[in-house]
Formats: sequence, structure tokens, C-alpha cells
Amino acid sequence: MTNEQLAQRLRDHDMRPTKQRLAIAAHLFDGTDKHVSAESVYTTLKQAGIHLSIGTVYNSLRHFADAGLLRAVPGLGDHLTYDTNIGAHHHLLDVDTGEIIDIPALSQPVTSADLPQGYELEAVEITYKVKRTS
Amino acid sequence: MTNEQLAQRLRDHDMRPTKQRLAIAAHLFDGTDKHVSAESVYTTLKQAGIHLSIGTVYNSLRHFADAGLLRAVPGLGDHLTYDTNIGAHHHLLDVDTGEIIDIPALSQPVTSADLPQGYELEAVEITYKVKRTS
DNA sequence: GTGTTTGCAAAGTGTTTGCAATTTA
DNA sequence: TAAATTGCAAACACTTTGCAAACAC
Repeated sequence: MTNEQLAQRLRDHDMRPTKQRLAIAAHLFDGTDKHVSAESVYTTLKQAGIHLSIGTVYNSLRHFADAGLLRAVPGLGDHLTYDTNIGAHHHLLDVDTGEIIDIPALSQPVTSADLPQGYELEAVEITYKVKRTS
Repeated sequence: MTNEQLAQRLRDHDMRPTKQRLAIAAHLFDGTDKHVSAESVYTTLKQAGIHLSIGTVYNSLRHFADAGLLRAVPGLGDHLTYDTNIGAHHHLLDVDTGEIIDIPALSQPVTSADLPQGYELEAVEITYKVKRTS
């Protein structure tokens, strides 16, 4: 995705395409799905020679999520995780390693037989986020 | 549940039945399923005239959950929620009010039609907690 | 120019930890 | 009396906020 495409994507969501946001967006939307935290984005960019203040990273990710460009996924670790895959899918969390694996949204509940080989099911957390119909 | 029954329940899980833990347990296991936080337990007991240090409440709830007497459920608010219902069930979270409603574990994925009347589905979070088979 | 965003540091929230005093077995 | 637990305050990790300077439209 070109810089101009990223900028347009931000404008489409009523966000000004600042240098900082473009740097974050370039990392997030590089074509591969990612699970990130503010800290991981900050570190990744720093290693690429791009310095942003950590506060800006926190604020930007929150805005991206509010704008619908990211999906916030709590409960995958000690921090708020953002998922660049905003389509319908769910998460496998390795409770020992913290590793997160995407799985497609199935029409049947997952059983141990549906897991990637070498994994066993420990627990399932399902939260349906609802609103009162107005 | 009598005090002695509560004490036995704690002993069965290798926890010494201290006055503080018994007070917490009496509140938690009063026959109705509950979603609590350290703060809510602390406040409830205080209002009942029972003072415990907030640190003790945090530690006790953590121990209860480690022992399998409670289920820790992240992502239901800004804090860690503990559920006294440790059976298979899932949660409806009203994103506007923060209200949490238990729903049974179904053999089919939930659709809007399965929700209590007056609610619409906003999003679904499913996390399968897995372990590597050893 | 006007309103938005940034950087930085400070404040805030929820939770854990260290340690002496107390309690349980 | 040995080991576990408490209370309290301090420490902690993560995240948000306040405000002046910089930037986008």
C-alpha cells in the first residue's frame, strides 16, 4: 500500500494523515494480519529508526480502533491487544506461551478436534457484546 | 452454606480457612451466581460491617480462582471480573451499561435470535484457551 | 488562521509485592 | 513452633491526560 493510499484510508475515517499515523499505519497494514500492542508498535518503529512518543502510539491505536481500522481485543495478555484483522474470526490463546493464533469463525462450536495439531483445549471464553435495541 | 461447610470447602482446596477468606466465601457462595471484582467484594463486605484490607481481597480472589473456586473473566470491564459460576456458560456484555448476563453454553453459535428480547448483537469475542499437548 | 495532533511528563487506575505482625495447623 | 496469611504502604504495569508547540487543512 502506497503512502498516498494509507493517507486516503485515514482521511476516509476522518483522521488527519500525520507523519506519525502514517508510520504506524504503514506498519499495521503491510499486508499481513497482526496482533499488536502499543508497546510492540513503539518498539518495532523504533527499531526501524522511527521515533514516536509512546503516548502518541497509545492515542493513535485507540483512534484507529475507534475509527474501525483496528479491532481491540482484551484478555489476550496483560495489555490491550489490537488486531489488524477486523473480519469475523476468533482467537486461540496459548496459555503457556501467550501466542495468539487466528481461527476462522465457524458455524459449529470448536472442539478439540478443530484445533491445530498438538494443542488441547483448556477453556473457552465467549463474550457476546450486545446493545439494547432503541 | 454453614461456616463449617465453607471452611471445609477451602480446606479441600488447600486453603486455610481464615476469618477473612470465610467472610469473602460467605459472600461469594451464598447460593446465587455472581460477577464480582476485588473492589465490589471489598465494598460489599465493608457495607456489611466487615473490614478487610483491599490487598487481602485481591489476593484472596486470586487464590480462589487459582484453586478453581472462581473463574477469572477478563474483558468484561476495566477490571478483572470473577465469576462464581464455574460451569460451562458464556457472557452477554451490554456495551452501553456494562451489565453482564450469563447465557448457557449452546451447541450452536448464538445469533441475534438467541438473545434476550430487546438486545441486538454488536460483536462477539471468542477466545479458546489452549495448551500444547505434552 | 483554526482546529487537530504531537511530545513529554505527570497523573490515574487496577493490581501485585515486601515485610513485620498475626494466625492457623 | 513452623508455615501460611494478613494489613498496609509502596511499587508496578499499563494507559490516559494536560498543555504548549507543531502541524494539517
